Amino acid sequence: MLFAAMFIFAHLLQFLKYHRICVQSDYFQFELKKDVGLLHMKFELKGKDPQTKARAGVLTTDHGVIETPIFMPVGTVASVKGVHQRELKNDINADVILGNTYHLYLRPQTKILEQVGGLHKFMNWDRPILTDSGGFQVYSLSANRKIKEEGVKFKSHIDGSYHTFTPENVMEIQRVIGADIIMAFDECTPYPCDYNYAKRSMHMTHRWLDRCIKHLDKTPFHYNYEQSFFPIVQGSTYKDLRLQSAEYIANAGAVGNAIGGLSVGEPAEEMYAMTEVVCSVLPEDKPRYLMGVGTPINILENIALGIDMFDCVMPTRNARNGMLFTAHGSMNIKNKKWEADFSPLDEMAMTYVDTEYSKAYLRHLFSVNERLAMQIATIHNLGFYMWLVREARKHILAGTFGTWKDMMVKQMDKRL
RNA sequence: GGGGAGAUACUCAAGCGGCCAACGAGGGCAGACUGUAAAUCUGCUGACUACGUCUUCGCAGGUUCGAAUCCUGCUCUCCCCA
Repeated sequence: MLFAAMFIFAHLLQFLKYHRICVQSDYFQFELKKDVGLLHMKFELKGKDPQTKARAGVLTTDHGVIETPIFMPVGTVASVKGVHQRELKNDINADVILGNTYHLYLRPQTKILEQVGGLHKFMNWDRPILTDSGGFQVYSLSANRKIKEEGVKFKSHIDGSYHTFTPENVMEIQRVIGADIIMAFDECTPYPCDYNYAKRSMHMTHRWLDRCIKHLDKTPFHYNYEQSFFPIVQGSTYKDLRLQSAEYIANAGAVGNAIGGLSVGEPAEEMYAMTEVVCSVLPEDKPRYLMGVGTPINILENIALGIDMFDCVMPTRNARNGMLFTAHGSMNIKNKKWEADFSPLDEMAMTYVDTEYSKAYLRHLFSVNERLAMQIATIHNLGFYMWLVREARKHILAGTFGTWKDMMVKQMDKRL
């Protein structure tokens, strides 16, 4: 009898967590902490597409579940630009968002995040968070940094002060930020990239990976939930390097694996060729995260190659610049052609903005430089990206992903 | 009534004898954006039978090889004094 009651209780707790029901009482919080071990970053494959290598899975973290394939909105500085957390949750229904180690380290600074008890509390986001390590800033701020074996010396773009990032301190900063998934410190190489440079850089990223892991083992969690660590495959656009790197990364035995150094200007075909090679090596039973990708078409093509997780600034940044993505192609809402088009933003109505506002109205808001324009466009684009990956998931589970993907790619490859 | 300042492309505004189809800003039109130094950046913005030609700088004359720029008159605007 007692055993049965305990059994039911345990399942009740799991149910509550699965459905993101927040339990406030101290008694329950204690129980939930005990529960953490059970739920710690489990990845379950739920289905595979028969025509492609697409998979559907469920990734479970202490802050809730992530249904894959997934798109993760980018919220670099503790904000997905232009949208409230409330909208992100209720309207867009994002499972997980990104933060950035480099930017958060500079502002609000690690000490503030430590004081408040981590990024989740600071920004009032109780679902999963993934933080990038600053490896992308090694690439994007190349004019302001120097790479050495020990680490990277950055000149702050804010006040010109100097800061050094090493695999060790980046792990510590990410512990304090407290994301559910933290990334290895790597070098994201540019495109095109000289073979010898790509090779040297890849080996350094591997050595940095070993240092990250070694240091993580010595660093405790700061808060009462677990953090999972993803290493990153590099190797630029060279198949042999990518293979070599994928093997090295797979050997690290992490809970999930990432592919970096792509979507930095190379043709889409090269990107696909690289993900295909890497996916052939990375373990099947672990999530694969393709960093920084991409366009709606890029996402579908990479899902077909076996990628589970994506992030990209495109839906948010392009929204702020007036570009809307739809299932029938993209449109520049600032164009004169929408001046008197009073039809809904998007007939497919993925979020409330699609039906509540017209194309002409949004164009007007952009032309008068209203902030609301960017907010509406961002909600639309993120809503569309979420719809896209959820729809992909449905088709994978139904076994119809391949044909649906081909149809969608054709349909979206247009300018409205 | 007297004195002064000024009128430049859609708007504001430089230019004050040839390097001016005319700086710059705004506006307009278009393009870019892929682990965010991005509410950012780039291009075009007199007309055309378009690597050239034509018509523009309030209006009408004039000086000059040459005028948005100098002179004369006119129209209009603004400021100050009465």
